[in-house]
Amino acid sequence: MSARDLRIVFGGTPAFAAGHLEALIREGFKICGVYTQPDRPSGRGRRLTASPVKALALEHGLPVYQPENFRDQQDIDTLADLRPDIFVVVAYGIILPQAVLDIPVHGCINVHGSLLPRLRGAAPVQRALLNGDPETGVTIMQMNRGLDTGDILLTRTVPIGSDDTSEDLFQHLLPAGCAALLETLDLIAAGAAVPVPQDSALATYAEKITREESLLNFAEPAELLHRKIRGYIPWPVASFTVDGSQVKIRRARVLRDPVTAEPGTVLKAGKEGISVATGSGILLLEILQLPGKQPADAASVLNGHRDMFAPGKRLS
RNA sequence: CGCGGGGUGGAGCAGUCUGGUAGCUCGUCGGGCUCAUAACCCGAAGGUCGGAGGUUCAAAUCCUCCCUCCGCAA
Repeated sequence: MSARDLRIVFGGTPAFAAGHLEALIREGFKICGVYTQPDRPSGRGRRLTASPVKALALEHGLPVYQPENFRDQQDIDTLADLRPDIFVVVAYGIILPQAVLDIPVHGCINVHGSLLPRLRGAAPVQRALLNGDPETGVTIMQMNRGLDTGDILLTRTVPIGSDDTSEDLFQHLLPAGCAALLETLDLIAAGAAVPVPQDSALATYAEKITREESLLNFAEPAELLHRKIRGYIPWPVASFTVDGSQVKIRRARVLRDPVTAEPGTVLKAGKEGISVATGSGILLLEILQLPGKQPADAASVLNGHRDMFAPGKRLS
């Protein structure tokens, strides 16, 4: 049997998931149904908004299903009626009970953004970057009842660039995830997939990102602050406070110069950036965003707010 | 009808409350100083103040509607 003959049901919600669905469509796979989270009020004005996966599915005329969860037998029956050979799940955000895992002939497989068993959980991509890992990757696994505990079918390693933001990393992970997914589907169709159990002793967890952790503490080392600035893009974006304004940092650089000034002290403010003392090393702020404004480079910000970043000023 | 902050020469801002022919920090162009410069000095160009109505002798400034950008919240 060819992988193209598999009856595939896809489940996913954000852009990363939509990227995988797009690859399946482009490669000519048979998608007989798409599951995604229900439309939620979002954006200014709280308008009901469709997920990227739903938008893509509708573009291609694929049937969309948006149950709140799979607790109702009716929703389980609906899935069963699609007679899926396999359920491909990517960042769906809804827990699948055993009754659902049992429906597809080949079960449910998941594309996870880390090298399992490391970084199981909600935010593997951002956590890998925040941890300072030199590399991460994607894992295709056979889903079971646990949280990202299924047997590993395939992995792909992806390096983390020293200037990568989480946004960049997602972009690098996407093609790797798509390639691994396609390859896995071929293996499954050929009956050649080899499930390898995870070593739970090596498991770590990637907790959900919160807004609170994005508030910077300059007493931390510049290296860590730099990782946070990169890791929290595109959301929630690292920030600090000056003169009662919350300022977001979109790009910065670490200077190796030694510091003696109190953490958070502005050392110098020029065209190249605003240098700030940290617990260890200097952080050069290059692109900032003031409340209500677009992101702007340090030179521009200083043109209109020189006193806000005058040397000696304390940021928190 | 979720909450809030913006749109002023190329950039970032002030001026709006207390209407009266537009200012600051940069950038650009020309000239000067200098071994030299991203530094400094002198000079210049560049704006129908997001748009449309209205009030007024007079509107960036007051009133109404619209467009658009951003943050929170989800």
